[in-house]
Formats: sequence, structure tokens, C-alpha cells
Amino acid sequence: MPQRPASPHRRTNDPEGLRQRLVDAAYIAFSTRGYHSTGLHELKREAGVTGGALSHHFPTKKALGLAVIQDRVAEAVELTWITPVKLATTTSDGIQAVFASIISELERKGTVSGCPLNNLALELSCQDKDFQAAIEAIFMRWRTAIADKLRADLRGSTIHDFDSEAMATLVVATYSGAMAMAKACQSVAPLATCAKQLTSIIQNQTSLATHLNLESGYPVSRS
Amino acid sequence: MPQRPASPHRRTNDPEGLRQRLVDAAYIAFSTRGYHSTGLHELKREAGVTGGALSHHFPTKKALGLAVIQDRVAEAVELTWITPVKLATTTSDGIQAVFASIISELERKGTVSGCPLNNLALELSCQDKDFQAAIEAIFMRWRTAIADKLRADLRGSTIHDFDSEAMATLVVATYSGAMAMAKACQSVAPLATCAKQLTSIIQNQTSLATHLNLESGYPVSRS
DNA sequence: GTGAAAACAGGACAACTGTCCTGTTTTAGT
DNA sequence: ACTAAAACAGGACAGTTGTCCTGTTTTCAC
Repeated sequence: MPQRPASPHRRTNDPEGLRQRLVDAAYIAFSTRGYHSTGLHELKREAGVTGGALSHHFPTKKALGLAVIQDRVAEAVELTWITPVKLATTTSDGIQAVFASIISELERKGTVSGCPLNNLALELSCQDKDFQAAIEAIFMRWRTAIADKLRADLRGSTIHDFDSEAMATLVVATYSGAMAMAKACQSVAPLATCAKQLTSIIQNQTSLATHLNLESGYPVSRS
Repeated sequence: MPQRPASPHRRTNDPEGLRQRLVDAAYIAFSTRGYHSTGLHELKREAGVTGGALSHHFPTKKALGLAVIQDRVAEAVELTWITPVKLATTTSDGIQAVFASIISELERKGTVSGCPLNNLALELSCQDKDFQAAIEAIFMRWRTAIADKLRADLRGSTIHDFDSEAMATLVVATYSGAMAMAKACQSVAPLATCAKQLTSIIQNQTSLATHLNLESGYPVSRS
């Protein structure tokens, strides 16, 4: 009698690869359709994995969600925001470039599914302490990176009353909210508008601070 | 034989009141726990209604969600944002008052469950066209109300290069995003920071425009 | 080679989801 | 008073949810 059945579904053990496939599929699903709207059976089908494999790598749905946040969402923020801003010549330029990149990407794919971090933040922050902590850490890192860049911009010019942390918070908040509005009206218009406003504000703010720093009553006229 | 049983659950028909109770309970549940995280059985228990009553007033969960958005969420935006801003002496004052009011309310209740409109927008916009349209309409009304107030502020002073619509978009986006950050870190700090930044920006922007409008190189010193 | 642990397969399971259905009671028109 | 419709009661229903369980296969240390 065959201990090995006729065609016993040959498989190649690849724990790392399987895990990546799972988290990838979950990241896409959670980001677009939402965490609670995505069933695990549905997810298993999309990722091409069985229940045994899923429960082996992630004993609960929460563990999978946490992995998505810490691995994929954090990475996405790093790639689309933090690195481009850090590499840009100035914060204003970096922000403008990031917005432009995201807008063109959205126009290419047709629909606005929103910022993955924001989507999961609003859905999960109040539901679980671990989710909240993981998401908060990403927001913190994001905000800090922009604040650092803003401070680097002002290196040399001795300006006192410019709050880099506050401005970084404004930038992150404005982007998040603009993306929410873009998702609500399925249009990139709010993003384009806020991008323009933000760069204008930062440039005004920094140049204004520079002028005030001259401690005289009149600004430097540029004509 | 008793056609009328011993104690046959006397009830008082009150279609309007029952509907209100249902939408109220659903508004609270959807705003805090989310649309998909709220089961209808759970909701029936909280509202104190039976399945028959629920399905009579709202044949589907979507119908209930739509009623929550159009009745309660729209009203909430009207009460907490549009009316206060409209009644304020200036847009900047109105915005500051709204933020202060919301912040103190959040501090009183201890937890940050987020902006109801934003919560439902991110959860439902991509899921259903009707939801998206209803939410988009509220965003539109919100933004337009602020833009109108900004234009009213500038009545008299002939300023050309101030885009009220863009500034209104910025205000709504910044508030939405700040509330999202506040929810993510369970702190009102982002709201307080963005409130300060916003009022500063509006005042700088309008006064700067006024100064530029003088078409001279120096601003009006106020001392 | 042998044993043990890791890596998977495949399905069972109870709990829950939203919807619907059959009755009963109240209301209102005539 | 009679009747039809509206307003509810209470539960049944099939589908789905996340989790868990028993096997089988691969890997690896010794």
C-alpha cells in the first residue's frame, strides 16, 4: 500500500518566501479594502496559501496585521516620504516632489484608495493597544524625519521663532487629511491644492523668519 | 381561548422616535467602533429594538449607514464646524475656537475616537458609490463654508492673490489629518499644534497679501 | 540513519454576520 | 365597525468569520 499517495502535492518548504507572500497580499488587501473587510479565507486564496501555513506563520489575524504595519506600512512611509525628503536639496522641494510623485501614481491607477498608514490608523487605533502603538511609532518617525530636514534647512541662518516640530506636524497632518479628502471625492485635486499651499507656507514662513531675524521694521524687498 | 395573551408585550408605536434611537445608536457605534466592526445584533441590543423594527425602517445595513451619514454626520459637521465659523468675527478666530472646543471635549472624555466623517470616509468611500457620494457632499459643504467665510473676511480689502478655496481645503485637510494623528497617538497634541499653525498661517497670509497690495516695498508697521 | 522539530496540507468548528420570514399589534381611512 | 396598511415582535436562515485540529512532508542536528 502506498505510504506516499499517487500525487501527493509536492511542495518546497520556503518559510521566508511564504511569509513574504502572505504579508504582501495582506498589505494590499488591508490597504485597499480595509482590515475588517478582508476575510482570511479570501486572503489565503489570493496569497495561494493553505490554512495550515497561515496559522503556522501567524497564529491570529492580529499578528498578521501587526506584521503588515511594522514591515510593509513602515517601509512604504520610508520609501515614499522619508527618503525622498531626506535626499532633496530642501524640505520644500522634497515635499513638492513627494506630492507630485504620489499624484501621478494615483492618476495612473485611476482610483484613490488612500494612505495605507491613515487607513489602518483610523480603523485599528481604537481597537487594540498594540496596533495603536505600532502606528504611533510610524507617525512619530515620519514627523521627526521632516522636522530634522527642516532644521537642517535652517542651518546657518540663526532663526529663533521657527518651530520645526510644529511645521513637520502640519505637513504630515495636511498630507493625511488631503489624502482623506482625495479618497472621499476620488480626485487628486485636494492633494494638488495642499501641496501648493504647503510649499508656499514653508517658503513664506522661513523667509519671513529670516526677515524678522534682521530685527528691523522692514523686509528685504526683492525688486 | 385568549386571542390576547396574558401579558403581550404592550408597545407604543412611535416610528419616528424609534428611527431616531436607531440612527443615534448607529452613529455612536459607527463613529467609535467603525462600520464593519459593529454588528447589527449588537446594535439592536444597544438601541433596544428588535429585528423586525430594524428591517422595517432600514431594509439593509447600508441604508442605516447612509442615514447615519446624511442625518447625523452632516449635522455634526454643521454644528461643530460650519456654524461656529460662520458666527465668528473672523475665520481665524472661528477656527481657533473650533479647535479649542474640540480639544477640551476630547480631554474631558479621555480618548480620541477621531472625526466621524473621516472615520467613515476612509472606511466606506472605496466600498460603495453611494457612501462615497454622501461623504463627498459633506466635505464639499464644509470646505465651501470656510471658503465663503474667508472671502467675507477679505471684503473691502482688494486682494488678488489670495485663494480662499485653496486655503479652505488646507484647513479641512489639516484638521482631518491632525485628528487622525491625534487618534493614532491618543493625544490632543497634534490638534493643538495644527490649530496654532493654521491661525498663524491665515493671519500671515492675509496680512502679507494686504501688504503686497499696497504695492510698496515696506509693510505697515503697527507700533 | 534516526528522531525531533519545523513547515505545511486540508478541512472541521462554533460563533457571528446580515437578511428575511411569519405572526401580532397598532393606526388610520372609510 | 371594518379593513388595509403600517409598525413592530421574535426568531430562523444561509453564508461567512477567525481559529484550531489532525495529519503529512520536509528539514536538520547528531
